[in-house]
Amino acid sequence: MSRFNKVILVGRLVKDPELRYTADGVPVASLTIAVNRINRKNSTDQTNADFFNIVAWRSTAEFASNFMRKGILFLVEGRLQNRSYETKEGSKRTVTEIIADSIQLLSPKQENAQKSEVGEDTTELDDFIFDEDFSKGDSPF
Amino acid sequence: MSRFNKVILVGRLVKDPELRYTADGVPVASLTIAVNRINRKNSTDQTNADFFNIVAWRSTAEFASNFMRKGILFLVEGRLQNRSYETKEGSKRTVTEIIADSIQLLSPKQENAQKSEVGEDTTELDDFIFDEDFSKGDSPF
Amino acid sequence: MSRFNKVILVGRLVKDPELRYTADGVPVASLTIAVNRINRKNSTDQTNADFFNIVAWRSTAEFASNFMRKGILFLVEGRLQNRSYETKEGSKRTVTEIIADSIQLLSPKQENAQKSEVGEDTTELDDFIFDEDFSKGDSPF
Amino acid sequence: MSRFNKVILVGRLVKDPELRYTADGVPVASLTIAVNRINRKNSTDQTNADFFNIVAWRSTAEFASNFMRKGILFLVEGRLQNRSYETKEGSKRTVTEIIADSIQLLSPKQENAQKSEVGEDTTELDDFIFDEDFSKGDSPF
DNA sequence: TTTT
DNA sequence: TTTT
Repeated sequence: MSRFNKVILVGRLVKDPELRYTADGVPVASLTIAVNRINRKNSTDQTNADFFNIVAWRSTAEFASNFMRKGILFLVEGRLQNRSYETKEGSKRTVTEIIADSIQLLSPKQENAQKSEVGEDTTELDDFIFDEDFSKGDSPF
Repeated sequence: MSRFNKVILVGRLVKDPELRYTADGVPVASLTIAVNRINRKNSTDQTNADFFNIVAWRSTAEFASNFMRKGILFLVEGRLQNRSYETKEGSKRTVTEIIADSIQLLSPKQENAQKSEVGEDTTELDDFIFDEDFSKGDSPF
Repeated sequence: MSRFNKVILVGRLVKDPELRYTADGVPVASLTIAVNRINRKNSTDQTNADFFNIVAWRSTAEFASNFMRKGILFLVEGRLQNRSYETKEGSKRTVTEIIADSIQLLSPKQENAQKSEVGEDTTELDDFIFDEDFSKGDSPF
Repeated sequence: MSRFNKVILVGRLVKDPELRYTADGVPVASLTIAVNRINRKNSTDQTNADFFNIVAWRSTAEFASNFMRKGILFLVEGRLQNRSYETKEGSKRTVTEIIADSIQLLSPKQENAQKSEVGEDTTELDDFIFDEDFSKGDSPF
């Protein structure tokens, strides 16, 4: 049953985060990240970027909704997961998503602030990595 | 144009690798990895594992074809990439794949050997990490 | 204040873990991992392996103490940290350690069990990744 | 002989890179990265940041020397390695370093440019990830 | 469907 | 001080 599942991406947010709540009131946000491809020599594939779906839960979702806006540069760490769903026509599809464990903003503070529409004070914004568990591996010393 | 795209997975090979060649004679292998999920408390999702497609090129493809068999435990490091294709019915689909940069076998030697059908000498097998570029960051000291 | 600090190592445990407790009763374990080097061509450095110190806290420390024995193969994920101390002679030294966030056993079950001196039932042993926070990024679906 | 050795850090360059050449003329650069610590609750350790040594070889060394200046934000991917040396007093010491495989600049272009003393044209600067092997895992499609 |  |  060994497993290890780690994804780390740096890219830009394609559109503002979408925040919803589950029936139980748990916040969940959907993000799309654009990760530019390296122009590998010999490659005829001219694809510029890959777009991946990110799902953030709870405090990470709320952080994303409050502080992330279209265009900002960020790093996401999480795990890969497949989700199955049915189309309106009734056929089954599977999509691969990144379940976010932590998100870190990489755009300079001003850029984050100015992208924000609701005027939050972001002074201390990137003094945080948004990770639901700050106490992991915590030291009592 | 900042980007960073890293995936690291540990899991088991779902079926023997499939080796093909491009029109130019470049070896390319398709692998499927099963990565067990952590049973997260509060989760009603009983999905046991996620299955991801891995694409390996050149020497990594040949290594996979020669030394990897259904069931072995391995670690893959690579990057996430989307690939678009058309179904027989003419509709467009996108699939997310892992492009392998390096693969490392984690099953004990005997297990790798015994899974192998063609009797290769695998004595030195897991003395190698299969990475197309061994000289990266190489030290002359 | 941007930062990201991630270390992922696979190697063997050099000696049995050492478990201690802080004055507050918090469990802390010291581990040493041997990570074999790749034999890079052109390199005259014949160093075989690097040895790194790992510090595990709380449940990760207890897991290490209960289930890890000299020689087993494992994966550790954590962060790099420097620690300063004074030698008996009064000079200051700094050592770089890995603070473990999670540990995963990669040796086959029998090998883990047989290395164990106290006969724990390890049937379900590697069905766990030892991570202090299983609920991170948890899904209510 | 299984091993996997991966370090990924995001932080700021503490001082301008130092470029030297080996007797064989191989470029090697020394960098110091400051990675801010997360302020973990319950922790009485008020250390603000960790400082790690990075060693870059060949084209990565030249890239660092040409384009990186004190203060810029960057991501480094590499591996951990110990190096032994003798002090002037003749005692043996070991230091843990990061051997860089690739470096990516995260500061906005203007900031990189303005930090640069020699006026390089950095227009296309962060369109590159500096990795000695761009062809790894390359696709012929 | 896409970001700089 | 070192593991397979």
